[in-house]
Amino acid sequence: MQVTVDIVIFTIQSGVLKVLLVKRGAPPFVGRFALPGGFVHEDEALDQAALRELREETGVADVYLEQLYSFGDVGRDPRGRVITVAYFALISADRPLRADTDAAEANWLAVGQLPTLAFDHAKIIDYALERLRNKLEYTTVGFQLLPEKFTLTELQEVYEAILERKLDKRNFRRKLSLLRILKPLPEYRRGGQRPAQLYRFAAARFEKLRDKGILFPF
Amino acid sequence: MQVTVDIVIFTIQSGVLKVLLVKRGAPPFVGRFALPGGFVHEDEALDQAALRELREETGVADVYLEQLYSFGDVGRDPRGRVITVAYFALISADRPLRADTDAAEANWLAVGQLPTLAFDHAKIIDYALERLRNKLEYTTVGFQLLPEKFTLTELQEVYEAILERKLDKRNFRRKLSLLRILKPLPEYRRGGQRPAQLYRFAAARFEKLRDKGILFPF
DNA sequence: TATATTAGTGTCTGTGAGACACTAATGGAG
DNA sequence: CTCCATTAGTGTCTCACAGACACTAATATA
Repeated sequence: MQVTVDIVIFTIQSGVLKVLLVKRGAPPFVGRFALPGGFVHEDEALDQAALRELREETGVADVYLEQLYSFGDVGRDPRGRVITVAYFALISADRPLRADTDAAEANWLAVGQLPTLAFDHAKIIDYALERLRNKLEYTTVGFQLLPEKFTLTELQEVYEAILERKLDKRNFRRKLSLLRILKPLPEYRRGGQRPAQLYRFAAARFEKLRDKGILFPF
Repeated sequence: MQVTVDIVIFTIQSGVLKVLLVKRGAPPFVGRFALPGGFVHEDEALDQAALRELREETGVADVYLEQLYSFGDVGRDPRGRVITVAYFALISADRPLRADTDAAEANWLAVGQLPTLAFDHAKIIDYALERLRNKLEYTTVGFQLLPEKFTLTELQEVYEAILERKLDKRNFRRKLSLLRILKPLPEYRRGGQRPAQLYRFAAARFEKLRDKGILFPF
């Protein structure tokens, strides 16, 4: 029996939630898009395999990565019995992908308009999306999709892109303010109209809140 | 690479949360308790393997079963590389286990007082317990641990056993009443002091609420 | 029949969610 | 330079739900 890891890597580009897919160059499903992934080596843990694949396919390390679910239906891979452990990852849009051989075939596709995918990867992405939406409502994963410094409007746009609904600006900001997990910076983003204050995520504060059982309510 | 399924089966006996464990008769870890489980066959899906093992070890089918997490550290099985897909299951205390060869070695142990377990099974149980506590707060899994007919006090005891804290009787009942997911039966449980009304879970009503995004708040 | 035990019920208070509209600061067009 | 368009930023009210809290009702048993 063979075991693979597949990684659903999300990012947000100009307000649209996108997922990283690679075009297959070998059978089965030649020419179809598939999730980045590969076989788990004999001497590496599942998490390590996922991190390795992520590095190989995108050139990035140090991203948010968590195990999603394992898919093991009998006919899911025409080559034989392959069980896959799916992971999901979030990376911020400001991090460029490495442009080497692997990444050359990698593309960001909007989750709302995916073509027919290889294997059962459409199902895996659906599952990842559901998990992402749930996590957004009680954790701080949203910050993983933004660069270190961001404006409140940018953060709100991340939430709106993923949840697919508009949020009220004042309520959004009030809740954030009560949580006290953002640190305002003495810098502003200029170039639009009125300059917007930049913030960064104060992870330490969040840890304290989480230890007390206070989560992230959106 | 070999793939197994392991199942964390919970039940509640006299107000104590217990987990089903089997005493190992063969190396490695002879004599230690381990989770019921076994290898995934070439021609069966992961879920089917979990259901089969559950049936083989307990004789029960038709229970709440969901995939938990996959554990694949390199050294977790001294015999070689074995990845396990863990499941967790809930069965009601009124269902007797089948007393055949497999089940002969099966024991219900209180989760609070477990001995040293085989493999990484202590970690798996910890993870299952955490999932169970979380699920209890936004789903109806609690009913799975009770027989079809139950009293409100019995239901509250299930919650208290799992969450390890006392709940307020009036608040507990008020919340349940607002959810309207319990159907009172024209029957009473006698034998204690004042007879207690019996209820059953009205699953259909719950489905409607869940579709509207209303979850189970405890 | 008196007592112990478990079942069953209502109110008040605080907190947080959601609906809602205007002022402030800047860039660009004229 | 002034006006206008655009985006940033701010406070209040109402409603629903969570949690704290104490007594009465029905039965079994001594």
